[in-house]
Amino acid sequence: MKGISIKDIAKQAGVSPTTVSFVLNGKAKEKRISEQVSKKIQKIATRLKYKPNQLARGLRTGKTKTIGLIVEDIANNFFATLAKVVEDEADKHGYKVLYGSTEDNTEKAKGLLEVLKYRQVDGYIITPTKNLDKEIELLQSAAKPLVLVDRYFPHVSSHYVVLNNYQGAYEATAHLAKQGYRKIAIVTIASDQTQMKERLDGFTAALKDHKIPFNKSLVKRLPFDLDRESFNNEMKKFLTSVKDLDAVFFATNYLGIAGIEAIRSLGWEIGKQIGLVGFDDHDLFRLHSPSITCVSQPIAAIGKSLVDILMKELNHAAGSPAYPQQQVVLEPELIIRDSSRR
Amino acid sequence: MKGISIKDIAKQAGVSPTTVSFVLNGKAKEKRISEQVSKKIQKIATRLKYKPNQLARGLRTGKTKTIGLIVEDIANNFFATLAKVVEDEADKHGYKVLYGSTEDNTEKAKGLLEVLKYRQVDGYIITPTKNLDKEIELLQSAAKPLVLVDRYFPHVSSHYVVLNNYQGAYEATAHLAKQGYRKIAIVTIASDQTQMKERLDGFTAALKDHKIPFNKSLVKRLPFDLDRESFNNEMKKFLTSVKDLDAVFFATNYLGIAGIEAIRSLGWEIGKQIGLVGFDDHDLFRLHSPSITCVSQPIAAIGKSLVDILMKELNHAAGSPAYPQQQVVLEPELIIRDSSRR
DNA sequence: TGGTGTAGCTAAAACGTTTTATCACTGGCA
DNA sequence: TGCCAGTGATAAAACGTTTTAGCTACACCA
Repeated sequence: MKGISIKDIAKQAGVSPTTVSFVLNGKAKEKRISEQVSKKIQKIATRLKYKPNQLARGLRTGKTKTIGLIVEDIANNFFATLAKVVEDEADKHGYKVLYGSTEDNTEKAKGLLEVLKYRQVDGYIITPTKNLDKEIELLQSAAKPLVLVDRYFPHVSSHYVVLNNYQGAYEATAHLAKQGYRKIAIVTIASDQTQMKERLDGFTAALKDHKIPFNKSLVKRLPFDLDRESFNNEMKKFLTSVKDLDAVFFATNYLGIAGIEAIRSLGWEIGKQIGLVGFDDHDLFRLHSPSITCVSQPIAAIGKSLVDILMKELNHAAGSPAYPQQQVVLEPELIIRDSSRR
Repeated sequence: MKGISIKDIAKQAGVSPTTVSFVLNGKAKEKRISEQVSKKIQKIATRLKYKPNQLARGLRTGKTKTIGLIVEDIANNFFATLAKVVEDEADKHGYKVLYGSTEDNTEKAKGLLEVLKYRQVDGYIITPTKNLDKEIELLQSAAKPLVLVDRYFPHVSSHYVVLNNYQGAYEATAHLAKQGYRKIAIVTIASDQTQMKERLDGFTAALKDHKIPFNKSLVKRLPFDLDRESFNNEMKKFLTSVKDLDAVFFATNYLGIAGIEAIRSLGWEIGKQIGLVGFDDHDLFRLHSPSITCVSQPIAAIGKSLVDILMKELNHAAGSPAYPQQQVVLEPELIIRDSSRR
């Protein structure tokens, strides 16, 4: 049950494997193979449905036509949708995707990078975890093409594609302020990574611009790895601890979902007693009663941009002048729904 | 920036690559390599952080330690969650996952199989599309380990892991009947594949057992590839066409979501005017108002079972007696919520 | 002395490509 | 005749492993 190899074709055509390789790689002209032989080889190849063994090719050329996609959690709607886009876009260029989830755990991320490395992926799309900067720099100094997504390291020069998180959080908060909410809290993840920092910054800036006093008690930072019940408990504890709280901004989709549950189990009426804005769109936000206002990311554009940059980097000849680091910041869209309308 | 190869170790240890290979593959004893040399090689290997080049190894052994995962749509919550489980389980055995989405399109599925094949994946987990039986049989006759998931081909003997779809649909429908609903419709996908057929059969059987008259007008079969708006329109057209309709069973998660939208845009009150049961659990179903009753699949168990079977098949020595085809049917859980309580 | 057994290691082939270097031939030209 | 250039192809090395077949040295035995 072996596959067809270049040798089989060579034998049938009565030529050497070299010639077959040249023809099949479109180097017939360049290598001065006659039209006649060329045609014959093509014909036999299609007849036998020849497909090059990617392992062998990869071993020889160092190119596997595979990219590694490292996300936070493939089961999360945002990352799953992103993975779909990346898969489709990569496919257009003949690349396949090996993926892995970090669970926001640096050790897991390192493990993933390791295994992707010795599987010789050609390039990486990475949602980095907290302390992954060293590894990223290592990859870079090894001239491995990579693009970061969702977050980046300010002190590391690299390609990245992220949301304008500051703007997203700012708009969300400003919107709440304009609706007349005065005591607005944020629930976020205890993380110093850019995406979270910017969301927090956008939040505080909007408060300031709308002359709403800010204090630490309005910020709740939860660890990433809580289970649903703990999220719920922590949320409830926090929400009831803030005096006169009238609106909350949840800085990630899963926090929003957990938050909705918590608020409801407190018996508070969303949109009436308490305003609410989430992050990332979700079927739940759209169809919840009341529907949930959210900051929506342009996932398709993010995915396209990621693959686009990676492909440019991959096709970038070794000698030519360096392809400048692309720092793409895409704009969010605030989708206003009932949870924040007064 | 080359990686460390077996030759580097050999040079440093002053032995041949062969010896290094033997030691690193745990064949030191068997191949009578002295304790001394063995230890030395081990030491150097860990010091240099040697990781075998999987391409070269794969080329030589024919094993890539990679499995191909073909799902219907990685962006769909059910498949994304499944992918996560598969990824985790495969990782435990040192396998990585190459994935692809079929969009329920046979041509796309064939394409995926093709590319996975010439990337030499060791085994496949496949959510088959309609006419994929020939390809499945081809893979089988090529002795490629594979497990089908979510659906199977009754006329093809293969491993598979599926839900007891009949039971799920039966329970859902029976539950509606017991709640006093009399005119119960089903919205399903126009597909003759097992999972849909069984859901439909379970539905009709439950009606029969509860002495509810069945007729064709209670069944709506929609094409898979509609966009949201078309789903919505088709749903509305159907729902309003059935006289005295008082409950609907949606046979997939996305149909359920679209159905909720449609019903709401008709202004009908879910749980009051119309009973509703969905398929697969989802944050939306849990948190919707009213909450949505659904048939929930044991995704973790499905994923574990898939990888388990595949690994057994992979580790199954060529000569030994055939590993019997595993046909795993897991039981659903009916999660009763407010959308179906009278 | 020669033969046999075995412990300990290695040379070389193989996997299927790509690519470099080279070869054989033809015709033109001096 | 001898030399050169161009044409059309190929042999062989290389990528990094695994694995088969065998080699060397020594001990033991008769």
